[in-house]
Amino acid sequence: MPEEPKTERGRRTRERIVTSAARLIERQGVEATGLDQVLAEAGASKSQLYHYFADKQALVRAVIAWQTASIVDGVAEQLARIDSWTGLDAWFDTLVAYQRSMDCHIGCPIGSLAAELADTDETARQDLALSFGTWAGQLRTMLDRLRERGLLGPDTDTEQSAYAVLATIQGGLLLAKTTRDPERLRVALTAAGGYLRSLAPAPGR
Amino acid sequence: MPEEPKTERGRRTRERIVTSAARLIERQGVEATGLDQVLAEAGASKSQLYHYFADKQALVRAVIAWQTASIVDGVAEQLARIDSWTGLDAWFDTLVAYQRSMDCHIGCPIGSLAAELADTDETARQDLALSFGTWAGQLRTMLDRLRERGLLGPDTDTEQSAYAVLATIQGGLLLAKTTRDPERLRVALTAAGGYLRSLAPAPGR
DNA sequence: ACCGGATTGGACTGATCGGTCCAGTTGTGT
DNA sequence: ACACAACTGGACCGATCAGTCCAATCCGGT
Repeated sequence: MPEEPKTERGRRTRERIVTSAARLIERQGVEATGLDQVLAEAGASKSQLYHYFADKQALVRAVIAWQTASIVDGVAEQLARIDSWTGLDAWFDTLVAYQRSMDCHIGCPIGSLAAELADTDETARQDLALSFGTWAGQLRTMLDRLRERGLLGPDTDTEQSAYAVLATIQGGLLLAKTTRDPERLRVALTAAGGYLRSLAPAPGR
Repeated sequence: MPEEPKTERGRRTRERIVTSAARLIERQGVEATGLDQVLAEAGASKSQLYHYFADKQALVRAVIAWQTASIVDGVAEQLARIDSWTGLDAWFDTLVAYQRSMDCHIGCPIGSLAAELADTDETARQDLALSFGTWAGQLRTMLDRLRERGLLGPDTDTEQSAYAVLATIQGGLLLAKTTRDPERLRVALTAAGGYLRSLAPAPGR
């Protein structure tokens, strides 16, 4: 029953619904966001929604995919340029600056979705696990680059380090969002940077 | 209008409602948990709920207080015993083991509540910020002890380090819950431990 | 026994939820 | 111009939500 748009017009309608839902959900959460509210924001009607999505869960999955694409793509671009400690620190700074500019609202949309859905929507959980996986993968390729340049020890497990950094980012975002203090994120990221530097090659400096 | 129990019987009823709500909320989230569901689980009636709580938000605040007390108290007991790296590692191990025993469900109730409520319920956000604050404070006193014993450099900012460790714990729990893999938490905690060790006193060992 | 406040049961309400349905419009290929 | 599929508007439905209300019950003090 759920079909995907076959016209340019339909494609735009579908996208309007998804982006509206994404914007509302990242501010209110999935459960607190009503479909009528989404449709009002998107300027669409019930029949349009159910023309493209089987039910609310399908819309949520589309939102997850949209957020994953927009975030992971944006991060990938910045990670690709990092090949030094100062480059890494600069990226961390942009993350902190962005949160400060948002007054520490929202944090990471994927993290928020994961916290809300992991225990209640199994398919959403799998999607989100995949999102984290690709994000960690991109961090890993960046760490591999640092290792090649001799900034990390040759026996460094970049896969594990990538997940450790990702965890610290997510936790820092959560603390910043809860305390409304971007400093909490900055401290967490500084620690992540310090940890990575402690993996430098020679034990004797 | 909202009154607190003046009888032993009332006190037990109130507590039954709070604990039932806490158990349901940590599994489903606040928005997805209906009051009728809470009352069914607690074996209580509507009038009993509204006899002790002004509205749902008041109940949620009570749940936050209850979770804060039970978690922070439990953690404090274990943190008080840590005075070495092996002690710290042992605590980390118990965290990982507990998550594994729960099949990585729930994670940290306070973290989940924070993720859901920080942007929608201002008073709840402040309560949760306070919870994180006291938790971080306990971590800080433990780090102070390590610093006194000479395991951390004398110029270590234990306050900041405490928040960094807390962030890593929260992020690790989120990743573990999302991927259903306790290894994600273990990796994060190992990194946190590595970071702290990198703050050891003398640069030349 | 009895009084008064504390406590309890559960029917009820209006609003809102996700989801269904169908008649109408739009756009495109011929 | 015609046909047909794609798309759209919005009334409507049953379920469920938080919250209200009142009569009944419990129980310690006297």
